[in-house]
Amino acid sequence: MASALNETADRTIARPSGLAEEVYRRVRADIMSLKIPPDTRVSVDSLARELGVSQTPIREALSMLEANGLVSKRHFAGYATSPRMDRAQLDELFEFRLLIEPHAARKAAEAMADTDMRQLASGDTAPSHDAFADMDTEFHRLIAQGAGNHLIADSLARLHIHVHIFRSCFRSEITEEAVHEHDAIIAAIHARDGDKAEAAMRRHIERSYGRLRDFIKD
Amino acid sequence: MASALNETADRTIARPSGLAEEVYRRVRADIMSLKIPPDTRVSVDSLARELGVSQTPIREALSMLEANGLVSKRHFAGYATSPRMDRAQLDELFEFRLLIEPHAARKAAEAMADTDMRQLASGDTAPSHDAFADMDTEFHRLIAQGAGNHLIADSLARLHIHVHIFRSCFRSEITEEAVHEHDAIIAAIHARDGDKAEAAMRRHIERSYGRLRDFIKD
DNA sequence: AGATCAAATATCCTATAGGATTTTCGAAAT
DNA sequence: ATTTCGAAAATCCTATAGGATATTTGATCT
Repeated sequence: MASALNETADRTIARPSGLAEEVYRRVRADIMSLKIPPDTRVSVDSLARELGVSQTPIREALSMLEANGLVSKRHFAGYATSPRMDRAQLDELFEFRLLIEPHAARKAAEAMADTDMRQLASGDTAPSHDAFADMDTEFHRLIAQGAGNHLIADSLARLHIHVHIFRSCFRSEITEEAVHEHDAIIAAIHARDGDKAEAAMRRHIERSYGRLRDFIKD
Repeated sequence: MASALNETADRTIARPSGLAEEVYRRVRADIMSLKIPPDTRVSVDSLARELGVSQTPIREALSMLEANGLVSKRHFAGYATSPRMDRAQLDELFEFRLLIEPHAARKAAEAMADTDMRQLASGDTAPSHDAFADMDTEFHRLIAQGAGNHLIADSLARLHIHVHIFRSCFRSEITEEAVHEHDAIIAAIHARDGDKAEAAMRRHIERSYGRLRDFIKD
């Protein structure tokens, strides 16, 4: 029975970090891919049977997801994925991004490591939706990491998960604009031009906000 | 002594929200009061016996604390409180605060509710260390809340916990300066002067950073 | 005295069982 | 047809037991 468990044996890191962590990643991936849609109940028992583990690691993983705002718990009523962002939440999220990411882009332009720089430039234009979403996530993650501040990187990673979910809900199209805006940011960082990188990132986020805002009416 | 702990007992919602939440608040309070010092092992079994509950809610609470950066887990080695901040982490934290809090102060000056405004003005000068720490936390929390952005409020609340712990480690003195800086911010917000509130908050954080930085040599 | 190795201890991790509560489904009454 | 009430089902919450692992302690050897 133990041999049947390692469904992720090849991907699992060498030092196993516990079942709870594994469950956490798995459920988070399911939420991000909309396999578990927003505002949907998540049963501890069902997950335990589906993943073939006990309830304890499921419960730990859900507690971590709750702390990250991906699910919410009601006493004696179980867990449920957070409902899709409404207009007010979208506004708050982009207000926050506008505070952080332009600054991160500036610092990245000034101090980003060369290895990360090369990785940033290797971003290919992605044809499919999923590939574009992954590329976009990786793009912003690299810049946040380049800023050299773990708090910034962690905060943005957490926010981008919600942006990803929101965009997936509306099957947002791949716009040429976004790719061009990314290119402008990459060019500014490559040129080590902090002012230009900050301005390009600010413009990118504002345009991105305008594109996403249209999907919401309430 | 248990009765002295429920600082929010009268504010707590009538419907009990589960043992895990209760354990979470309790352990977080113990960490913030240095009853559990930084870099100290936290035994699930001991906590279960001490609090008189089973291991499951303890485990859930520790998972949430881990997601908030207050404890860390090593596989098969148990939980431990995070080590005290070093110089690099302090720098990162205040860089982050400088990005967020001045903006929050500006928005609070422009749009804070009158009820919150009155509560902000009622801050008394606190004689003891603990009372000052609580007042400081409440001061910044009210401003973050006044900005009307939950993400800002939550992020700052999380950061202020670490500031609180760091300051408690060094029994930092109560400075007249900090009180005066607070008063300047309050005055600016009262006058609905966004520019002045932002500048006053920025100066307060920079001075606060200077006061705390001296305690660290490495 | 200091270092090395092995046994014992403490702890974590997982699994299962029982009690408590919410939700849901169906029937009856208005 | 809609609403209300009650019982069944599903689910969560808590507690306890057993296997696995890291840490510690003590004795032995150099």
